[in-house]
Amino acid sequence: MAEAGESGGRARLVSELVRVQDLVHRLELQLRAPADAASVDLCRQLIHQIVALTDRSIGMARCSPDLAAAAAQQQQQPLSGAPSPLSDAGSDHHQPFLRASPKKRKATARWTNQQVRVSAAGAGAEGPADDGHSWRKYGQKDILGAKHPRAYYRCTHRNSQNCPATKQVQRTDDDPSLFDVVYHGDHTCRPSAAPTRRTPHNPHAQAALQGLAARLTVTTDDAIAAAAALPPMTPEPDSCPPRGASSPWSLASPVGSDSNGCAQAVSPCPVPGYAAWGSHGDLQEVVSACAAVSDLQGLPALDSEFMPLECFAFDQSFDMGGVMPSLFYP
DNA sequence: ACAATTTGACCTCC
DNA sequence: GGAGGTCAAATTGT
Repeated sequence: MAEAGESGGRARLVSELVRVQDLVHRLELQLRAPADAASVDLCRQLIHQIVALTDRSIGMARCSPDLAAAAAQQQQQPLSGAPSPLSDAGSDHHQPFLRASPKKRKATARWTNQQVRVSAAGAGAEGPADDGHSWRKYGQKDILGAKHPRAYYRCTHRNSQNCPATKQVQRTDDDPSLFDVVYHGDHTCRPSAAPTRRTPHNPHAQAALQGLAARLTVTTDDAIAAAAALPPMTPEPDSCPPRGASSPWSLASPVGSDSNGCAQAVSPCPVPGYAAWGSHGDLQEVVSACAAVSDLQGLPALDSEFMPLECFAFDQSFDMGGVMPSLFYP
């Protein structure tokens, strides 16, 4: 049923890109707020994180050997055949309600389908922003060593459409405004109602941010291509597109839903387009867009004052297995 | 009335 | 036995 097997590397890549998108969302919200010193600082921090995460994502896309392997496997086998630490739980997770005995735990806590870290900005303090799917909370647990409980959600359409998707949401210890969200399973549902979207008050800022978001869109159809070329997106009200179609996430929905409609081929490394980022092409646009919005909002120009692109460069000898950002300052 | 959330209990794995 | 995941009755919200 499920056709979206996730390799660990690919999941990490998508996770990173989703985080980038979420940071953009937070930046959007900051830019819509009255400008003060604190918000400017926060914007700077967000941009810094965006750059770092983008770099890391590109590095992952460029080098991760299991991405290429996963791509090849996904062409040939269903999820249950995908070798990964999650595979044992993965197959089980896709039929969570067909088990013989009730209250049976499906697997240990080792699996991870897609983990993203999202902010609560714009969604209140109770949880991260709408991710385009409807969820029903079915449990909450205090987790050992964690300051905040973990909430368990399943797709609202689980019963009606046998949708096996679930997610876990937990507020991070270090930053209560951030949530770690772990998605399990694929959405097989087709929600009829579109989630509500917020609209920026400033149309110019909206346009600029949409342009920025477009370059940060993550689609699980081709995560590598997204990382390399960051194709434009068209916000789609229908949050659960047909399989095989890309699933662009709107600016107001920074949380990537999951591996819904996931992917087929990924490009082999090295990724075309990486050089363009390394040459400041798209990165320049990201920062320029931020600066443009800053101007519209009366904020200082961020690119020149805070982080001139000349200060950044992509480490061409990026360590593939590394998880640390590879930004360096020549 | 129906749907969503809360919460304690139960279950499995380590 | 503890920790984490899920169930389901009770409660709350619309």
